[in-house]
Amino acid sequence: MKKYLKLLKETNLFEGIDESAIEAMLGCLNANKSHFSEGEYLIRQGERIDRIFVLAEGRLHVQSEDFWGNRNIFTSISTGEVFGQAYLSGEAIMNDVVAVEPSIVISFDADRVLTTCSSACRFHTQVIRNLFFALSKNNVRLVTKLAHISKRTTRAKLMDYLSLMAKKAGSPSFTIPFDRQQLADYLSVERSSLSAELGKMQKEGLLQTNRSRFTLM
Amino acid sequence: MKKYLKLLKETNLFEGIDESAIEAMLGCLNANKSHFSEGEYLIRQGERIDRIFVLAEGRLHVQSEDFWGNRNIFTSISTGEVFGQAYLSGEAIMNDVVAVEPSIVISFDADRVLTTCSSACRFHTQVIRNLFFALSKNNVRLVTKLAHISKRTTRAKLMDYLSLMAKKAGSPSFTIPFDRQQLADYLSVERSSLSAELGKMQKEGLLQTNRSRFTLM
DNA sequence: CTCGTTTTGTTGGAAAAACAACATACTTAC
DNA sequence: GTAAGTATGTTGTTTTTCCAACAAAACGAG
Repeated sequence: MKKYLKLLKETNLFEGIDESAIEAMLGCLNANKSHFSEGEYLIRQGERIDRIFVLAEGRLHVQSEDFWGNRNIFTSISTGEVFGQAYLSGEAIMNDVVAVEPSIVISFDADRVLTTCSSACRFHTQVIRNLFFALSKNNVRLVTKLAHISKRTTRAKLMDYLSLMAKKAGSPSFTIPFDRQQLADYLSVERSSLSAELGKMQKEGLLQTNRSRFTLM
Repeated sequence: MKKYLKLLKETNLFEGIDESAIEAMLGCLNANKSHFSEGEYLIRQGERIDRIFVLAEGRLHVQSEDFWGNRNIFTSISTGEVFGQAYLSGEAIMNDVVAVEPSIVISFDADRVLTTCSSACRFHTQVIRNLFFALSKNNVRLVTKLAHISKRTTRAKLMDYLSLMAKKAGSPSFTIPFDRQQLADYLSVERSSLSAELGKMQKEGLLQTNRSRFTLM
């Protein structure tokens, strides 16, 4: 576990806390490390969770699939992000979490994280604060996605999403964490319509794209 | 403020804390009460907030309106719910919050709430915990809405939404917190299409509706 | 390199939603 | 009760998406 101190220090959960303090907390928080290979499921719809997870390496998708195989991708989680904290209110999780790259996940006992213990963990309060902000960010992200998919046309959704990605990247050129099918599932549109619309937009000179790489003009 | 102790005790933020303890905390948390009349805005897009709000009475809508007047209703907040906690990560709020009924709102200094103080507030930890769960619920609610509006057809969205409302009400008859236009703005569809679809569904015997009252069959 | 597989692009017809315009029902103030 | 204003329902047309099927390009294993 020591090996991962550096990674943990970079995560949102332990921001502002130095390695030695993290190490001291690991036991108290009942830390646990797991590896997942591409395509493997970390969490399945309907499960109840009592742990908080940090992605130390890799990439995950939070998604759900209905009876007919229609996939809905809620969000893509990248290294350093916290997840699972949104499902601690006792309700069953309604999504699957699946690794889309080989991933390393470190988890903690949620109760222990949320309860400030007597003495040992000086920085525990900071962890709770960080967790709170992570959850808050999560919320903002969901609202952002809601804004995207409540746009009426495929083009409007794309515009909204791509502008945001460009803004985030700080450059008109950027790479998205989705392939075409995944992007369609994220924006809740048909893959073929998405491809068609992207084709039109390229012809109109609005953007250029090759696979997951985009450049807005 | 004393007058509102009973109301506060019923809110999610102070769940499990008795009135005397709440009263003791009010000063520490820099509590503040405001009244809003129907149609009045509590918070406007772009503002930054450093307080946490509890709706003691009334009903609010969290919504945003674009340049052309297209309204998008994110959620409806009812008595006892906490709001504002999703925007403490420093980012500007991207919605308006507007009273749709005469409302009473009690607010607290966010920093004070999030920082356990020395001694006076024995139940402070519980408040933080409650806040966390409120935020977590908020998150679940957003994911639920995402699930609704990522359905492709107006009918599917309606089915999804109405089934949930029935389940929540524990009865096939229930009242929704929206009129037709608001429901359309919530589900991201056209009002006329919504009305038309509801008409069809009634003819097919799937449900009955009068204004905001619905009965599923 | 070659073959099989996966991803992406393209197209035309079917289905659905958006839009506009108007009819009807309900509410409110006077 | 009436008039004005608001909310809801209805209909026909236009626009967009969905769907299915196939073509082209990229990728991976041997």
